[in-house]
Amino acid sequence: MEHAAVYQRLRENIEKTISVNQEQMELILQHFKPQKIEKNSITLRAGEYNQWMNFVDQGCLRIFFIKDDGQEVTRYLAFEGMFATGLASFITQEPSFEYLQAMENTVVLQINRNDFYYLLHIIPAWEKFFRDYLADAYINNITIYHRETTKDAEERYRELLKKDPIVVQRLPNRIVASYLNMSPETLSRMKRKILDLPK
Amino acid sequence: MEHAAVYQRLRENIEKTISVNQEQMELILQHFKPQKIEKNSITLRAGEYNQWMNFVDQGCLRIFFIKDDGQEVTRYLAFEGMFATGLASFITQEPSFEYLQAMENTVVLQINRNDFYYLLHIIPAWEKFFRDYLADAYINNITIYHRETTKDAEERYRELLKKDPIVVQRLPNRIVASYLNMSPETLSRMKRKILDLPK
DNA sequence: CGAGGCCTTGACCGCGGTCAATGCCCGTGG
DNA sequence: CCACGGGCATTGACCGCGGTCAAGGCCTCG
Repeated sequence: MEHAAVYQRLRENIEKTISVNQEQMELILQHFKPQKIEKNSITLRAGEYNQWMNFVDQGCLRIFFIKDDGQEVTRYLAFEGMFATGLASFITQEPSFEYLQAMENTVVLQINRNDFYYLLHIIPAWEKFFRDYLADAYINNITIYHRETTKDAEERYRELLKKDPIVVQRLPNRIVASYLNMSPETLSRMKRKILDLPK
Repeated sequence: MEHAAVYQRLRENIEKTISVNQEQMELILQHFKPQKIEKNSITLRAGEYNQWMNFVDQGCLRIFFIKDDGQEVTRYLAFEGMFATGLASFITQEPSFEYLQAMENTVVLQINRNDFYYLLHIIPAWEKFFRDYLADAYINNITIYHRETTKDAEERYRELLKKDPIVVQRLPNRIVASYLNMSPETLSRMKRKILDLPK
């Protein structure tokens, strides 16, 4: 089961970060279960207690929250080979303020929170794995915060085109806009501006 | 040395998060050295490689970054009993984009990055300590991000008054403003507005 | 072929930033 | 003890980025 092709990507991801022997790897992998998530369906809603960590094998997940006026803000996009979860609720076990949605027909490997924390106790390297995961999540977050507060709409779009073109290629404009924290209208104007002055 | 009064607060902070025996506690504490930081002096600048984790025993440290136009944005304020460091650079060992400055005459306990990571190897509980620290830092960050993108200037100030009045009490307005990510003029207007309509 | 969703474009507007003037507080030196 | 100066807070006038609203066009899919 854990030798199936669907585990290959996850195995590589783990080996990239920590060293574990064959036995430990099997122990880790056997707690991850494959799961299909249909395009547009939502697997975590604000107010729910998040119990799952997801690893994207195929497809794309997005994490977003909703403002009082109903507007969505996309905080994270996970493509093949990336983890995704409503991390704050996963850690604190308080109700989530974030949503998790599949942007395409998606295949994930899911591990339950209890199993995840159980692994922390019995596999020391897994503690390091989580530590590195948290460190990445922190840095990702502060980078976004830094960008939001220092760059204007045009600069944020240019930066995305350069550093993360896959986002623009695979997702509709309205999602890209919410990821850049601007309205679809503004994104549309930025695109036009950049085509006119390719810089 | 490690029994000195200056270590008491740090000892309590550690014991709140993890269980360690006497020996391990001594081992941890002996890597923290007391240090005075004069009011307004800066101990970490953008571009430098951050080598230190600080624990505030007395006083106040702030972490901020500087926008292209020269404006400061305060990202974190650490009072007595809190840790503070330019965490991104501490983790990645790339040049910091953040500054660290004492807002008052401050006494900290400093641990060198190498010693900190050494402790991770030899004291398993220290790995959990760091994991919890990262988790808190992450949650703090995402909370700020969420607030910045969902609340307007007035709401942010009201929330600070309710949840963190110490910031308003101990720090000058221009710092409070930069912490709330607004100009001093706007903060001044919000204060007036709230005094007129105490809500 | 019709309907609905999305993107684009234009007109308008409001929050909050910028700039400048004024006042206040406080430390320092004559 | 008072005069002066510098830093900070406040206030008013102005403005610009980006959001809102509405209309129009295009694509897809049933």
